[in-house]
Amino acid sequence: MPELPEVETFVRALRPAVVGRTIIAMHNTWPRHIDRPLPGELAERIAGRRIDAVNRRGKFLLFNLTPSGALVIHLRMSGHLSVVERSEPRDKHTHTVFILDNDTELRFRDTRKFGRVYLVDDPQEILYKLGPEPLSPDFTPESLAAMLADRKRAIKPFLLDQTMIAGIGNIYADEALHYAQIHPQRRTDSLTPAEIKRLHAGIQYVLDLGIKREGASISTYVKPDGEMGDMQNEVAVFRRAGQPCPRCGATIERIVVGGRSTHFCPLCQPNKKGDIPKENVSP
DNA sequence: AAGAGACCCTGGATGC
DNA sequence: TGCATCCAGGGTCTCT
Repeated sequence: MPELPEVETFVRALRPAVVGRTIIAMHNTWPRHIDRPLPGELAERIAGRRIDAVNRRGKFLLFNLTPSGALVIHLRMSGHLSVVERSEPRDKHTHTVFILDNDTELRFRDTRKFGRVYLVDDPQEILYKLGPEPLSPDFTPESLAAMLADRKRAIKPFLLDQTMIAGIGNIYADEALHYAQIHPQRRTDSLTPAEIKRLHAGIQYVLDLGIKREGASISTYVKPDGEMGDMQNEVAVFRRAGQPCPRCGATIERIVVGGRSTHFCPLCQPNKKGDIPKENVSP
Protein backbone atom coordinates (compact mmCIF):
# COMPACT_ATOMS: atom_id res chain seq x y z
CA MET A 1 0.00 0.00 0.00
CA PRO A 2 1.50 3.28 -1.01
CA GLU A 3 2.74 5.31 1.94
CA LEU A 4 5.14 8.24 1.93
CA PRO A 5 8.16 6.37 0.46
CA GLU A 6 6.06 4.67 -2.21
CA VAL A 7 4.38 7.95 -3.20
CA GLU A 8 7.79 9.64 -3.29
CA THR A 9 8.99 6.87 -5.61
CA PHE A 10 6.09 7.60 -7.97
CA VAL A 11 6.82 11.33 -7.88
CA ARG A 12 10.49 10.88 -8.74
CA ALA A 13 9.76 8.49 -11.58
CA LEU A 14 6.91 10.51 -13.06
CA ARG A 15 8.58 13.90 -12.87
CA PRO A 16 10.88 13.55 -15.90
CA ALA A 17 8.11 11.92 -17.93
CA VAL A 18 5.39 14.53 -17.39
CA VAL A 19 6.91 17.90 -16.50
CA GLY A 20 6.54 20.23 -19.48
CA ARG A 21 3.84 18.05 -21.06
CA THR A 22 0.40 19.39 -21.84
CA ILE A 23 -2.67 17.31 -21.00
CA ILE A 24 -4.82 17.09 -24.09
CA ALA A 25 -7.65 14.90 -22.75
CA MET A 26 -8.85 12.83 -19.81
CA HIS A 27 -10.67 9.50 -20.00
CA ASN A 28 -12.44 7.88 -17.09
CA THR A 29 -14.27 4.57 -16.76
CA TRP A 30 -15.00 4.75 -13.02
CA PRO A 31 -16.68 8.07 -12.17
CA ARG A 32 -16.17 7.67 -8.41
CA HIS A 33 -12.45 7.95 -9.02
CA ILE A 34 -13.01 11.65 -9.60
CA ASP A 35 -13.71 13.44 -6.34
CA ARG A 36 -14.06 16.93 -7.78
CA PRO A 37 -15.24 18.47 -9.98
CA LEU A 38 -17.65 16.15 -11.81
CA PRO A 39 -15.80 13.90 -14.30
CA GLY A 40 -17.12 15.66 -17.38
CA GLU A 41 -16.21 19.04 -15.98
CA LEU A 42 -12.74 17.85 -15.02
CA ALA A 43 -12.13 16.55 -18.54
CA GLU A 44 -13.24 19.84 -20.02
CA ARG A 45 -11.24 22.00 -17.64
CA ILE A 46 -7.97 20.08 -17.62
CA ALA A 47 -7.54 19.88 -21.39
CA GLY A 48 -4.82 22.29 -22.53
CA ARG A 49 -3.18 22.71 -19.16
CA ARG A 50 0.53 22.05 -18.86
CA ILE A 51 2.16 20.14 -16.03
CA ASP A 52 4.83 22.38 -14.52
CA ALA A 53 5.90 20.38 -11.47
CA VAL A 54 5.22 17.13 -9.66
CA ASN A 55 5.45 17.08 -5.89
CA ARG A 56 4.26 15.14 -2.87
CA ARG A 57 2.54 16.15 0.35
CA GLY A 58 1.92 13.29 2.76
CA LYS A 59 0.52 10.52 0.59
CA PHE A 60 -0.90 12.94 -2.02
CA LEU A 61 0.68 13.55 -5.42
CA LEU A 62 0.46 17.13 -6.67
CA PHE A 63 0.70 18.09 -10.33
CA ASN A 64 1.02 21.87 -10.65
CA LEU A 65 -0.69 23.13 -13.77
CA THR A 66 -0.26 26.16 -16.03
CA PRO A 67 -2.03 28.50 -16.40
CA SER A 68 -3.55 27.62 -13.02
CA GLY A 69 -4.67 24.96 -10.60
CA ALA A 70 -3.41 21.57 -9.56
CA LEU A 71 -4.24 17.96 -10.20
CA VAL A 72 -4.15 16.08 -6.90
CA ILE A 73 -4.10 12.28 -6.74
CA HIS A 74 -4.32 9.94 -3.75
CA LEU A 75 -3.46 6.30 -4.46
CA ARG A 76 -5.02 4.89 -1.27
CA MET A 77 -4.69 1.09 -1.17
CA SER A 78 -3.93 -0.14 -4.63
CA GLY A 79 -3.36 2.89 -6.85
CA HIS A 80 -0.54 2.89 -9.38
CA LEU A 81 0.62 5.57 -11.82
CA SER A 82 2.69 5.15 -14.93
CA VAL A 83 3.44 6.99 -18.15
CA VAL A 84 3.37 4.77 -21.19
CA GLU A 85 3.00 4.98 -24.97
CA ARG A 86 -0.59 5.49 -26.01
CA SER A 87 -0.39 2.40 -28.21
CA GLU A 88 0.19 0.11 -25.24
CA PRO A 89 -2.96 -1.80 -24.28
CA ARG A 90 -4.68 -0.57 -21.12
CA ASP A 91 -4.98 -2.87 -18.13
CA LYS A 92 -8.59 -3.62 -17.08
CA HIS A 93 -8.00 -1.84 -13.76
CA THR A 94 -6.89 1.39 -15.42
CA HIS A 95 -9.83 3.66 -14.67
CA THR A 96 -8.47 7.16 -15.27
CA VAL A 97 -6.12 8.26 -18.04
CA PHE A 98 -4.57 11.65 -18.86
CA ILE A 99 -3.50 11.82 -22.48
CA LEU A 100 -0.35 13.88 -22.99
CA ASP A 101 0.86 15.82 -26.01
CA ASN A 102 3.69 13.45 -26.98
CA ASP A 103 1.76 10.23 -27.66
CA THR A 104 2.12 9.05 -24.08
CA GLU A 105 -0.47 8.90 -21.32
CA LEU A 106 -0.47 9.07 -17.54
CA ARG A 107 -2.44 6.03 -16.40
CA PHE A 108 -4.05 5.66 -12.99
CA ARG A 109 -4.57 1.96 -12.37
CA ASP A 110 -6.43 1.07 -9.19
CA THR A 111 -7.68 -2.44 -8.52
CA ARG A 112 -9.49 -1.61 -5.27
CA LYS A 113 -10.89 1.65 -6.68
CA PHE A 114 -10.25 3.54 -3.42
CA GLY A 115 -7.99 6.12 -5.08
CA ARG A 116 -9.14 9.68 -5.74
CA VAL A 117 -8.48 12.44 -8.27
CA TYR A 118 -9.07 16.15 -7.59
CA LEU A 119 -8.73 19.18 -9.82
CA VAL A 120 -8.50 22.27 -7.63
CA ASP A 121 -7.47 25.90 -7.86
CA ASP A 122 -5.47 25.61 -4.65
CA PRO A 123 -4.19 22.25 -3.27
CA GLN A 124 -4.72 23.59 0.24
CA GLU A 125 -8.43 22.84 -0.31
CA ILE A 126 -7.40 19.18 0.09
CA LEU A 127 -4.23 19.38 2.16
CA TYR A 128 -5.06 21.89 4.88
CA LYS A 129 -5.68 19.24 7.52
CA LEU A 130 -2.36 17.44 7.13
CA GLY A 131 0.27 17.46 9.86
CA PRO A 132 3.95 18.17 9.22
CA GLU A 133 6.12 16.34 6.71
CA PRO A 134 8.09 13.87 8.82
CA LEU A 135 11.29 14.34 6.80
CA SER A 136 11.19 18.15 6.89
CA PRO A 137 13.24 20.29 9.30
CA ASP A 138 10.13 21.46 11.13
CA PHE A 139 9.47 17.93 12.35
CA THR A 140 11.70 17.71 15.41
CA PRO A 141 11.77 15.63 18.60
CA GLU A 142 10.49 18.75 20.36
CA SER A 143 7.54 19.25 18.01
CA LEU A 144 6.72 15.54 18.25
CA ALA A 145 6.90 15.72 22.06
CA ALA A 146 4.46 18.63 22.07
CA MET A 147 1.96 16.72 19.93
CA LEU A 148 2.26 13.58 22.05
CA ALA A 149 1.90 15.32 25.39
CA ASP A 150 -1.30 16.95 24.23
CA ARG A 151 -3.31 13.77 23.91
CA LYS A 152 -4.06 10.43 25.48
CA ARG A 153 -4.35 7.68 22.93
CA ALA A 154 -2.37 4.70 21.76
CA ILE A 155 0.79 5.62 19.88
CA LYS A 156 -0.01 3.41 16.88
CA PRO A 157 -3.26 5.19 15.85
CA PHE A 158 -1.51 8.50 16.57
CA LEU A 159 1.14 7.66 13.97
CA LEU A 160 -1.52 6.75 11.41
CA ASP A 161 -3.40 10.02 11.97
CA GLN A 162 -2.54 12.17 8.95
CA THR A 163 -3.49 15.36 10.80
CA MET A 164 -0.69 14.64 13.29
CA ILE A 165 2.10 13.54 10.90
CA ALA A 166 1.56 13.24 7.14
CA GLY A 167 2.56 10.14 5.20
CA ILE A 168 2.92 7.30 7.69
CA GLY A 169 0.85 4.18 7.02
CA ASN A 170 0.62 0.76 8.60
CA ILE A 171 3.98 -0.60 7.42
CA TYR A 172 6.12 2.34 8.47
CA ALA A 173 4.22 2.87 11.75
CA ASP A 174 5.01 -0.69 12.86
CA GLU A 175 8.60 -0.40 11.68
CA ALA A 176 9.19 2.95 13.39
CA LEU A 177 7.80 1.62 16.69
CA HIS A 178 10.02 -1.45 16.45
CA TYR A 179 13.07 0.71 15.75
CA ALA A 180 12.19 2.86 18.76
CA GLN A 181 11.39 -0.18 20.96
CA ILE A 182 7.96 1.17 21.86
CA HIS A 183 4.86 -1.00 22.28
CA PRO A 184 2.10 0.04 19.83
CA GLN A 185 -0.47 0.39 22.64
CA ARG A 186 1.62 2.77 24.76
CA ARG A 187 -0.24 5.98 25.54
CA THR A 188 1.15 9.02 23.78
CA ASP A 189 1.40 10.97 27.03
CA SER A 190 3.36 8.18 28.72
CA LEU A 191 6.40 8.28 26.44
CA THR A 192 9.65 9.42 28.02
CA PRO A 193 11.89 12.03 26.37
CA ALA A 194 14.33 9.26 25.44
CA GLU A 195 11.54 7.24 23.83
CA ILE A 196 10.28 10.28 21.92
CA LYS A 197 13.78 10.90 20.62
CA ARG A 198 14.04 7.28 19.48
CA LEU A 199 10.59 7.44 17.89
CA HIS A 200 11.48 10.60 15.98
CA ALA A 201 14.69 8.96 14.78
CA GLY A 202 12.82 5.76 13.94
CA ILE A 203 10.19 7.54 11.84
CA GLN A 204 12.87 9.34 9.85
CA TYR A 205 15.04 6.25 9.56
CA VAL A 206 12.35 3.93 8.20
CA LEU A 207 10.87 6.52 5.81
CA ASP A 208 14.29 7.49 4.50
CA LEU A 209 15.23 3.85 4.02
CA GLY A 210 11.88 3.24 2.33
CA ILE A 211 12.64 5.99 -0.17
CA LYS A 212 16.16 4.68 -0.79
CA ARG A 213 14.75 1.18 -1.37
CA GLU A 214 12.00 2.61 -3.61
CA GLY A 215 9.13 1.30 -1.54
CA ALA A 216 7.94 -1.96 0.01
CA SER A 217 6.40 -4.49 -2.39
CA ILE A 218 4.46 -6.31 0.30
CA SER A 219 0.90 -6.55 -0.99
CA THR A 220 0.25 -4.98 -4.37
CA TYR A 221 2.73 -2.12 -4.61
CA VAL A 222 5.14 -2.07 -7.53
CA LYS A 223 7.20 0.83 -8.82
CA PRO A 224 5.93 2.88 -11.79
CA ASP A 225 7.93 0.66 -14.15
CA GLY A 226 6.25 -2.46 -12.76
CA GLU A 227 9.35 -3.68 -10.92
CA MET A 228 9.26 -4.48 -7.21
CA GLY A 229 10.74 -2.12 -4.62
CA ASP A 230 13.35 -3.40 -2.18
CA MET A 231 12.03 -2.21 1.18
CA GLN A 232 10.18 -5.47 1.88
CA ASN A 233 13.62 -7.03 2.43
CA GLU A 234 14.42 -4.52 5.17
CA VAL A 235 11.19 -4.89 7.13
CA ALA A 236 11.69 -6.09 10.71
CA VAL A 237 8.15 -6.81 11.91
CA PHE A 238 5.44 -5.92 9.40
CA ARG A 239 3.53 -9.09 8.39
CA ARG A 240 6.21 -11.20 10.04
CA ALA A 241 4.15 -12.66 12.90
CA GLY A 242 5.59 -15.98 14.04
CA GLN A 243 9.04 -15.15 12.71
CA PRO A 244 12.02 -14.16 14.88
CA CYS A 245 12.69 -10.52 15.69
CA PRO A 246 15.87 -9.53 13.82
CA ARG A 247 17.09 -7.65 16.90
CA CYS A 248 16.48 -10.12 19.71
CA GLY A 249 15.15 -13.33 18.21
CA ALA A 250 11.85 -13.34 20.12
CA THR A 251 8.74 -14.31 18.14
CA ILE A 252 6.97 -11.40 16.49
CA GLU A 253 3.28 -11.07 17.36
CA ARG A 254 0.26 -9.66 15.55
CA ILE A 255 -2.48 -7.79 17.39
CA VAL A 256 -5.21 -5.36 16.34
CA VAL A 257 -4.82 -1.76 17.50
CA GLY A 258 -7.31 0.89 16.47
CA GLY A 259 -8.79 -1.59 13.99
CA ARG A 260 -5.45 -2.06 12.18
CA SER A 261 -3.31 -5.15 12.21
CA THR A 262 -0.17 -4.38 14.14
CA HIS A 263 3.10 -6.30 14.33
CA PHE A 264 5.63 -5.99 17.13
CA CYS A 265 8.26 -7.80 19.16
CA PRO A 266 6.96 -8.52 22.67
CA LEU A 267 10.48 -8.62 24.07
CA CYS A 268 12.08 -5.47 22.74
CA GLN A 269 8.79 -3.50 22.60
CA PRO A 270 7.41 -4.25 26.08
CA ASN A 271 4.18 -2.62 27.17
CA LYS A 272 5.74 -1.05 30.23
CA LYS A 273 7.30 2.33 30.51
CA GLY A 274 11.09 2.12 30.30
CA ASP A 275 11.09 -1.64 30.57
CA ILE A 276 13.59 -2.50 27.86
CA PRO A 277 15.87 -5.49 28.42
CA LYS A 278 19.38 -4.08 28.38
CA GLU A 279 20.81 -6.81 26.17
CA ASN A 280 18.29 -5.79 23.52
CA VAL A 281 19.02 -2.10 23.28
CA SER A 282 19.68 -1.19 19.66
CA PRO A 283 23.21 -0.17 18.68
C1' DA B 1 -10.94 13.79 22.55
C1' DA B 2 -10.99 9.45 20.92
C1' DG B 3 -12.58 4.86 20.08
C1' DA B 4 -15.72 1.73 17.66
C1' DG B 5 -17.97 0.50 13.63
C1' DA B 6 -19.63 1.11 8.88
C1' DC B 7 -18.44 2.02 4.29
C1' DC B 8 -16.02 1.80 -0.06
C1' DC B 9 -13.72 -2.36 -3.29
C1' DT B 10 -11.32 -6.57 -5.11
C1' DG B 11 -8.34 -10.52 -5.09
C1' DG B 12 -6.46 -13.90 -2.46
C1' DA B 13 -7.03 -17.10 1.21
C1' DT B 14 -9.81 -20.19 3.57
C1' DG B 15 -13.85 -23.18 4.41
C1' DC B 16 -17.04 -26.68 2.92
C1' DT C 1 -13.29 -28.14 -8.99
C1' DG C 2 -16.22 -24.68 -7.47
C1' DC C 3 -18.84 -21.96 -4.77
C1' DA C 4 -19.47 -18.97 -0.57
C1' DT C 5 -17.41 -16.29 2.91
C1' DC C 6 -13.87 -13.63 5.15
C1' DC C 7 -10.35 -10.25 5.30
C1' DA C 8 -7.00 -6.36 4.50
C1' DG C 9 -6.25 -1.71 4.18
C1' DG C 10 -6.51 4.40 4.00
C1' DG C 11 -9.51 7.68 4.70
C1' DT C 12 -13.96 9.58 5.89
C1' DC C 13 -18.08 9.60 8.32
C1' DT C 14 -21.40 8.71 12.18
C1' DC C 15 -22.35 7.44 16.81
C1' DT C 16 -21.20 7.08 21.57
